[in-house]
Amino acid sequence: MGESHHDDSDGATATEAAVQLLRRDIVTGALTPASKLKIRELKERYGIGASPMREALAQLSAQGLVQQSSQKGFRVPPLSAAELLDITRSRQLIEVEALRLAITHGDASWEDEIVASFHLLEHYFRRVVPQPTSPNDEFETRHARFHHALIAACPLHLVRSFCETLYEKATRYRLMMRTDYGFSNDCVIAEHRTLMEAVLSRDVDGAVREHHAHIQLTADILLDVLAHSPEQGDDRFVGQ
Amino acid sequence: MGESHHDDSDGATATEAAVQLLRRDIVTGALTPASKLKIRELKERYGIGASPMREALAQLSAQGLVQQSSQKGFRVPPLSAAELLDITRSRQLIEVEALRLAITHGDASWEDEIVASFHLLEHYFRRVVPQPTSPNDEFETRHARFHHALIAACPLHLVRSFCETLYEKATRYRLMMRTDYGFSNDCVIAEHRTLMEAVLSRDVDGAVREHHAHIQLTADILLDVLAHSPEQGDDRFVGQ
DNA sequence: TTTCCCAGTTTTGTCGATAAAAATGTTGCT
DNA sequence: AGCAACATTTTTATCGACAAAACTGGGAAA
Repeated sequence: MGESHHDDSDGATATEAAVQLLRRDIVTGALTPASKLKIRELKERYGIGASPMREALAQLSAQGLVQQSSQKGFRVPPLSAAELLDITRSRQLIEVEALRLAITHGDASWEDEIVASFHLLEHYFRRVVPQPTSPNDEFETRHARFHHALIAACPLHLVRSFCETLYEKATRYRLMMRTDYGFSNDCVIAEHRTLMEAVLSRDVDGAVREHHAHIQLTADILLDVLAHSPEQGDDRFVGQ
Repeated sequence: MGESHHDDSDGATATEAAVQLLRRDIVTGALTPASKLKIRELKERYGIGASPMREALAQLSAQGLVQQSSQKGFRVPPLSAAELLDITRSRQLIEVEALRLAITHGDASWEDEIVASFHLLEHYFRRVVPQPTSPNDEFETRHARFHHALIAACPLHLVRSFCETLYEKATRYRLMMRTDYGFSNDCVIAEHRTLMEAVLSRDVDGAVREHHAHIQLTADILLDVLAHSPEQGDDRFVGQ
C-alpha cells in the first residue's frame, strides 16, 4: 500500500512542501478518493508539523482539491461520474477557447515548445514501453507539458490558470484508468499528433474540433471505467 | 482610516470568520491594494489568533485574493490596468458562455429569481438615493445577486464558480469607482433591464451581445479612472 | 431487539512561545 | 557623501500544548 516518509526535500517552507506532496498524492490517487485526511496521520506520513499541514490543506481546499466541513476536518474529494462530466464539458467549453486564442496569438517560440514537448511525449513510448505504471510517472509529466504548451500562448492569464486547474482535476480521473487499461500507446500518439498538426497549421476550427474530440474520447473511456467500479472510498459516508 | 474591531460574529470557526472578514476588506478596498498584510496587525484588527489568520490567508492566496511570497509574508494584490483587462476579457469569454448555457437550461424558478433580484436592484435607487457609498454596501449585495442569478442555471458547476471568482475580482475594481463617480443611477438600471429582458425572452445572441457590452462599458470607465490615479499602494515595492 | 443516553477516546481548532529569516538602523571606513 | 558590515528590531514560520467538539462503544429503558 502507500508509503512515502520523506522528511526534507523542501524547496523552502514546510507548508510549500506539504502542498506539493499532498497535491501529488491526491492527484495520483495515493490518498484514496473519498478517504478522510486526519492531520495526525498526514503529520507522521510526511514528517511535517500540524500547523503547516493545516495551512496546506486550507490552500488546497480553496483550490477544490480537498474538501473541508466545518468541524469535521478534511477529506479527499470523492470521484463521481457527475463531476467527471462537469469537468469534461467545462474543458470542452473553456480550454477550446483558450486554444483558439493561443493559435491566433502564438509566436515562433510557442510553436517550438509544442514541437519539443510532443517529441518528448512520443519518445516516452519508444524507451519505456513495458512498464505499465511507474510511480513518479514520467509519462504524466510529459503529457501535462504538451497540453500546457498548447494553450501557453493564450494571453488571458486567468483563463489559462483555470484551464490548468481543470486539467489537474481531469488528471485524477485519468490516472485511475492506468491500472485497468494498458492504454494503447500508438493510438495515443496518433491522437496527439493530429491535434498538434492542426494547431501548428493554424487551422483554428480543425484544432478546436480535434481538441474537443480528444477530451471527449478520454472522458468516454473513463466514464466506462467508473461505471464498472462503484467501489470507492474507504471511510464511511461516501456520498458527495 | 480603517476600523472594525469585531470579536465574535463567527458562524462557526475562527478561520471561517477570518476568511469572510479578510475577503470583505480586500474586495472593498478597506485594506489598500498593494499594502502588506502583517499577521500582527490583522490579528489585533479582527481579534483573531495568528493560526486561524494564517489559515485564512493561505486559503485566500490559493484563490488569488492575496499574494504570498515565500518568506516575506502576505500582501493585498495590487490593482493594475493589465489585470483589469485580463479580468474583463476573461469574463467576456467565459461568463458569456455560462449565460448562453443558462438561457438554454433555465427553468421557471431561474426566471423568477432573475426578476426578483432585478426588482431589488431597481428599488435600491428609489429608497436610498442620496448616499454615495454606504460602508456595508447594500447595492453591491443586490448587484451581485442579480449577476449571480443570470448564470445560476448554467449546469456546469466549475464554470459557474469560476465566473463568481472573476466577478469578485472585478468587484475590487468596480468599488474603486464609487468614490470618484456618483455612478448615474438611471443609466445603470436601464443597462440591467435591457440585459434582463433579452435573457428572459430567451434571445441568446441578444443577451450575449448585451452582456458583453455591459462588461465592456464598466471596464472602459474603470480603465479611465485607473489611468488618472496612478497612486496606489502605501507600502514600498508597488510593482506587480 | 431497537433506541437512547452517557462515559471515554479520538480529532479538530486554537492559543502562546520560539527559532529562523527579513527589515531596519547604526557605525566605521574609503 | 556613499557604501559596507554589523547589531537590533520586527516579522515570519513552526512547534507543542490545550479546550471544545465529534465520534465510539456499552449498557439501560422501552
